[in-house]
Amino acid sequence: MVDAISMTLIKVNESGELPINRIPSPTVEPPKRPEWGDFSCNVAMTLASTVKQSPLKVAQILATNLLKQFPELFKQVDVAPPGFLNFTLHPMCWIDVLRAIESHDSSYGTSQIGKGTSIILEFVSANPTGPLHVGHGRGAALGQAMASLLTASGYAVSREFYINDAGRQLQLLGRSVYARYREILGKDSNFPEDGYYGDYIKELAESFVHSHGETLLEQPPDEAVAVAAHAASQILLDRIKEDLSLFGVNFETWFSETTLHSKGLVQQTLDELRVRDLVKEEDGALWFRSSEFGDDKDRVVKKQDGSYTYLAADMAYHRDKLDRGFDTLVNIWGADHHGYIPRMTATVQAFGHEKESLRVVLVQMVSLSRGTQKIEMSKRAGEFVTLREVIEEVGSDAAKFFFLMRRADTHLDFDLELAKQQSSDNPVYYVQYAHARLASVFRMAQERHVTLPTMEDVDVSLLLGADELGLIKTLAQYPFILEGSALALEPHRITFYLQDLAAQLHAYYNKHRVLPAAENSVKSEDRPHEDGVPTNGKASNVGHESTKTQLTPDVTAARLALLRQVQTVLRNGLTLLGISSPEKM
RNA sequence: GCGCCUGUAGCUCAGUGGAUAGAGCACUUGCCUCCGGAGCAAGGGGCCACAGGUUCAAAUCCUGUCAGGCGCACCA
Repeated sequence: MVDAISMTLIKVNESGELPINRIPSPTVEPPKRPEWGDFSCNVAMTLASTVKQSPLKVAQILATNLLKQFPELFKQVDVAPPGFLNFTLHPMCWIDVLRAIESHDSSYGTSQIGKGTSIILEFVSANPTGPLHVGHGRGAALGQAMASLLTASGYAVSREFYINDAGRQLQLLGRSVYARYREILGKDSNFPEDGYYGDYIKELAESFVHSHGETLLEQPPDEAVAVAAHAASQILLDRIKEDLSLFGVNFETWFSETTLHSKGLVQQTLDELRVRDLVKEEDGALWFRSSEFGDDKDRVVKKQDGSYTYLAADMAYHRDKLDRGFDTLVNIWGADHHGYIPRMTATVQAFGHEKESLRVVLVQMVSLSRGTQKIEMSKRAGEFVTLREVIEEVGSDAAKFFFLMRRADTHLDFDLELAKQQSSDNPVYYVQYAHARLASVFRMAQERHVTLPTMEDVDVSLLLGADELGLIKTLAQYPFILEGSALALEPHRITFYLQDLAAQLHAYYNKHRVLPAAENSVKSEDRPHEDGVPTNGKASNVGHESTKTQLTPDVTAARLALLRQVQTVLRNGLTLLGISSPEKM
């Protein structure tokens, strides 16, 4: 297609019809309206000024040449103002799409645009100081979908969870649990002002009473806090792992911040920066010269008291990821961390990598509601809805779909009522229903002793109607949707596509019969089954082809073959998002 | 004060240089003797926040203004 245009451009240049100094690489895309054709191209408009002719004229010259040169490909090449070239392919060309889906099956849509580039995808990375909440769920669903998407597009993806198991938050966890522990044992607690208030802290404290009795009271408070912190974070991390696995989200590696310190990697990182002359001493602290790479100001990495900042550890972590040989680091972060991006970008550059080797996807807040009722959340008071609660209420499939329905960087309103509803109002059910409905048709076909045909068995000329071709063209888009969303790191495009495809399928199915009626229900019938309900007078389509087709066994077979490919694409898309494709609902 | 994100139908949002700006919900009206009605069809509804600029072409890119959200630690 693109080649055909390029070749034609070269030809008209050589023949002198259009003197083009530089041959542009044309872009081709599906036009906004189907009646304009199958593809459109804007190259004539971009050329108009260089060849000093009107875009319409340029388009006209190209159109006649293209049609002359590639009669087997193009049925029609039109010119539309202000200078679009609109191509209509021979309908038979589209049948190949169905054959491709059938032969590639579950791998239809995959590509090699990633060329094996290795990516480490870090996401969730919640502190092991409490249960995962809905916000983490969004990050988890997004990360998992992105990993599948990138893998399907030819990247080598590794998923990693960074465990913040060193530092102040963990200490605070220990102090909170220890305070509750003392409370249970009737001692004065002095619960930390900014501590964790959730009920789970009390449960953890109770379990310590069971396991340790009063022994922690005998230890110096600092030690007791450390013991509590360590044990509590282990338990909480295990719960995080359980929740994620319940949600169908997995990681290749769980990277512990503590190991950075114990292996001395933080100091090594600072030493290397010193060699590169990218740190400075000032006011008794050590600063990273991040402003040399576009950050607003330099950042402290080692405090006056000699301890490292969180940034220092994070720099060591990112250096480690680069040292492990990954080409690209992708981080999924909560949007409240956006101020951190320049620092991390500077870090990557400080170690000699392109700034593009770090890509950060920001995820905005999720606000929950039931119908019009907003659910208030306050993390500080320990009042928040956990991921587990959401999964238990609406199910993993619905939760994932809702998390993936919006662009990551916009706020998400998650209506629990809607997610539970089993109706077309609920987009998850709508898409899954399309899959289940097809499964049911195939079951019914077999009950009626109609064997499921493959493309080879079928008279493909019966699939050239406008509705069939429309469906096929949507199926043909799928690989491009995957490619686009992989490059942009935007899985939400797939949820939109699936809703489109499902809608088109439902419409088709409603309008066209596939299976003949069951034998016992035809008894008094002598009129043949007709297809295409002439809904009202307006359905008078543009003429030529009749809306009514006799439902012969051949037609049934052809339509079944088409629907099987639709089902495959629905399933592939859902699978990619980590959502199940039910046979029955 | 500085920075980042967002501003599109009544609501929730797609659409990042192309032609007449789309979908779902809500609202109105129709469609099952029949393969899953958990569905379909039709209708109304828009100064794409505002103002300039770049371009053959702007919701989309640039500048400014306004509004909302979030950041701006020798916290993590």
